[in-house]
Amino acid sequence: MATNSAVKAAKSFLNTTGFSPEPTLLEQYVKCLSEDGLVEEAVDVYNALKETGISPSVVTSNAVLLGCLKARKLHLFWELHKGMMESEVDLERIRCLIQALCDGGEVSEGYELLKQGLKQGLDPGHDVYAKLISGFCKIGNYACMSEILHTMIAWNHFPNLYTYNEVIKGLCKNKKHVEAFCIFKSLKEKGYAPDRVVYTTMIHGLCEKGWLGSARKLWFEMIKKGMQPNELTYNVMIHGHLKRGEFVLAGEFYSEMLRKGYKETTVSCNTVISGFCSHGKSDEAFEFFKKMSETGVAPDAITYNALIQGFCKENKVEKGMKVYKELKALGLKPSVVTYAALVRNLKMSDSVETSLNF
DNA sequence: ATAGGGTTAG
Repeated sequence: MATNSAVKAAKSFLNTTGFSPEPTLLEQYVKCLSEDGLVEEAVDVYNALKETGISPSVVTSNAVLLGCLKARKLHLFWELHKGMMESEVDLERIRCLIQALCDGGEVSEGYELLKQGLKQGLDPGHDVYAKLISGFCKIGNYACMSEILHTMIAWNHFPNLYTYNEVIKGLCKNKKHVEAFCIFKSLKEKGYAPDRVVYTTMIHGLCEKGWLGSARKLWFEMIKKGMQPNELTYNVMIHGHLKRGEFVLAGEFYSEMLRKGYKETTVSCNTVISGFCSHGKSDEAFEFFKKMSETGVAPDAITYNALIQGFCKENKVEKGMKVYKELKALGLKPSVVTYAALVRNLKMSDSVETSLNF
């Protein structure tokens, strides 16, 4: 591969001398330009080549396509590809096309192409499968995600931890906690070593489901393996316990977090405040909220929305309105749910005259 | 592609 400076030298040489090299050399040049990220110029030379009646090799065409992908120029990619329709589709072309489809959000089309290629024995390799899997994770298509996971293993490509983390996260998001936990457990049997991120993802999933016992088991397991929970792991655990009304345990995790040197953040405070509010403890939430200003942790829209909703749920309209005014004064916005809760509360109370003052 | 994990609400 040419260095960038070599490409520049070649470019200026061609421009200043008007020298027209052999087509094969020009193809080489196109390849270098593409690999160096000079995609627009690569495309120009590529098109110039075609205009002189020469059809560039598959290798050259693929190199330009890959260049467009790496430079995230999808328009250029598809425009070029239109002009390549008659040329042969090889493995590299399939790899490029699937990646372009994934980047453009057309994961299902990418998957179709994968299946077509595999029928002909064209296996695009680990990274392409991984890209399809994360694409399907993003759109919440559990079935396809799982299919591809099995396919890639069948083709002897073993997903890395990153991919497994996405799979576990995707499964949890799609309420497939049992499957997610199975995959997590099978990881260890297969010889993978889940790291702190994967542990945190799984603990989060278990907490969401309310399976605190399993969550705690993993918590101690990761510590035993020498991994220290960080502020994210702590927050996941605190949130999980608060959600289930386990205030004492949540408090223990919270103070341990501080003892370990993790500072309180807006997020950790929001977790506590929303935890109190969802269990009819809005006054305790408010006490906690007041302490935030003392410790210098800035509240945000989430803090205020949680508090207002908490007060509304307990029909404490006056308190809710007070917090609402504070939110407005800070230039923050109430969420639709918060606003609806306030309106409902105001209608129920006698203070119908109290304006929400938009 | 040596990347990736958390908080409101329903």
